[in-house]
Amino acid sequence: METIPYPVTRIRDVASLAKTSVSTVSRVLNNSGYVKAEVRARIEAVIAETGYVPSSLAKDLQRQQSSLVGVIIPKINSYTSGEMVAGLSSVLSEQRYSVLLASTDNHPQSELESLKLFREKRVNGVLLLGTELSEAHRLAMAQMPVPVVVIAQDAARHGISSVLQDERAAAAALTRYLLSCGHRRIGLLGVHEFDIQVGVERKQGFLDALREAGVEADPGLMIQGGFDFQSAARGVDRILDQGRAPSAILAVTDRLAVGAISRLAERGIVVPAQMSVAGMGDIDLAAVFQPRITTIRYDYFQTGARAASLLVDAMQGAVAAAQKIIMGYQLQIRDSVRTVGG
Amino acid sequence: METIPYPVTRIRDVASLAKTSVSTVSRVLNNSGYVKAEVRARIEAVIAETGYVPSSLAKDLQRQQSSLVGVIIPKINSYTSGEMVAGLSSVLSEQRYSVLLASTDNHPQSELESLKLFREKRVNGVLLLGTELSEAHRLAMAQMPVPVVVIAQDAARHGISSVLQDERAAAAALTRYLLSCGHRRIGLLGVHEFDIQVGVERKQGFLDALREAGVEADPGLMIQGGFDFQSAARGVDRILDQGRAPSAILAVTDRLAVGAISRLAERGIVVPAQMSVAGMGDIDLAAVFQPRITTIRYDYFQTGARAASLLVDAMQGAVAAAQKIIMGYQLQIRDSVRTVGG
DNA sequence: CTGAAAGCGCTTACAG
DNA sequence: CTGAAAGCGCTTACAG
Repeated sequence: METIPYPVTRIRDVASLAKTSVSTVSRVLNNSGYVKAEVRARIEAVIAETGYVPSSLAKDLQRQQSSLVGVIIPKINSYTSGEMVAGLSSVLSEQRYSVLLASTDNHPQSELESLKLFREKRVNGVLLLGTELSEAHRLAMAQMPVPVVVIAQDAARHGISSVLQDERAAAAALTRYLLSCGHRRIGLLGVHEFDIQVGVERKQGFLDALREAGVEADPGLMIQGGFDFQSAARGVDRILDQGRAPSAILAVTDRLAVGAISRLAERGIVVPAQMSVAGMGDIDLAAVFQPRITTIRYDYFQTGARAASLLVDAMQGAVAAAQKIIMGYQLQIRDSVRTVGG
Repeated sequence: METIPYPVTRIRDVASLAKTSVSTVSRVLNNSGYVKAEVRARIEAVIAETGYVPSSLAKDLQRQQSSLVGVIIPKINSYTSGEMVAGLSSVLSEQRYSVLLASTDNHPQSELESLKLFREKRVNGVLLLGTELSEAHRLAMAQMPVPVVVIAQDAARHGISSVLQDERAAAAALTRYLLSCGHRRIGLLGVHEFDIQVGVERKQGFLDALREAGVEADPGLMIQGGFDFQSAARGVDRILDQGRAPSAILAVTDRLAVGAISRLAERGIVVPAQMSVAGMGDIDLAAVFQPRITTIRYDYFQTGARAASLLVDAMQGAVAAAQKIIMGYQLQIRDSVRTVGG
């Protein structure tokens, strides 16, 4: 054993210390081809002593394989994003892919830049958590030379695999439940329609169920706003101040439901005694908020995981055509909705 | 203009289509050196037409610079992690670094593997969101040939830059507030002590304030458990069932506070009328939960951002020695704590 | 202002 | 079983 003169950062250094060739070191590194036990031992000893770690920069260039997956998240600091990232990350890391994360803070422009960056980094696939899917998005995705899977929005008609919730059916199911509790005049606390899934689909489901039951929807009771507590408060005010109050409000997210209940409390209206409120999403505090919120449960972790699996299959060439996976949902009946007299 | 025979993926293809050399194309790509306007225009036209995107695999190998930052997060689907990742990601992307995310799902072993992976990927720096820092962690960090910054735990004495909350002072401030409201018998809903910051420091702060006020701590009132709602419920039961009940409980996280209030409600105890409960962290629902939770506010987004800035400075060689940044905190007085008769 | 050539650190036929 | 050599797609002195 001799002392190491310089930091050993190249396979060539290992080779010369082990008195062998670069090719042979490469073979033991990758466990490929035959290497005499004695030589292998010598090489392994050198690696252990020197702490040599091969450069995957060079390896990836040679193999034309980055083992990277680009993941675009509009807002990483939200409950649903967190769950999805946890889910997709667990399957990706198990499949030996690394996650290149682009948190775009709701800037569509920055999403497009990330796509560009991903191409430069030669990622093997892309996962895009979608909010709005503009024409520019579609173009950029079409130009990606690697598989793309969109989460939470439907891009299947553009030939891109998608995994999403059955928002419309879920909202309809929740509305039916409200109707079954005797509510006939129901407010909708919704969001802007450029979010197709939450803004459009959930509203459609709401309307489906009303129509089905022969209940006429009152436009004055249907609000569109943002996702924050402020929007919820404003929405509640508008619903309350428009004349005849509803007996129930369907908020399209749990956050909005919480904001609504809060605002109602400030105005002296107790939920559910004086008004019922339902949410959607089943964020973890929904079960523990007072009153516990009746809501729709989605499995966001699994949503992320399924999307990642789909992508892995595509990256490994297993599937050709675009797929569309619809995740299930679950009605969680809790305390924020009560039955009223027919 | 001729039609392009094959997908143009190499700088060489661009060069030949533009009737020039690889070196010149490289110059316009990197805006370095002189290029005649005419030639530049020709090259840019070819790039635009072909949609050529240079490979940063090759570029990084040549430049010995990955522009990658490895980020290790034990649990990405949590409020604090989400905020921190959003914060660090915003400064990193602004500085043109990409984030390689390793979500380790609370497996210390997987953190070590990620560190190994980061070395292979030749990241330029590492951000580690710490929970427990084992001996193996320290060794692995010491072996990293690039700067490392630890978030939320103190690794400064190991020569590693850290940015963390002033947990002890914050817990003491909150406890002082409880004392100032007339509470003398106070329960502590804590967590296990291998989490130094939350388990040990917050508890120490609690004890500091009691000692300061000449109030004796009752060991039967001090619980150690996990971070989940179940632990909170169990903790409340143990506190209640040990004999003389406290008039207030300090929960070391807001989640635990929420869990505690919930459990108290189930046992017919109303907060704050019959018992006060304080939390720490000021998660977004703390302000909207009923009752609104009195708590300590930390700025996790900024915590992540500061850590990233520190790392950027280190990666650019601006600083030599390890730094330690202590973030501030803020007492948020709300409704879950009330004043009781001396 | 431009191009030929070396080199970044690996992998992989290929010849021996 | 092993090693010399070419090549992955770039950048960067260097010579012209």
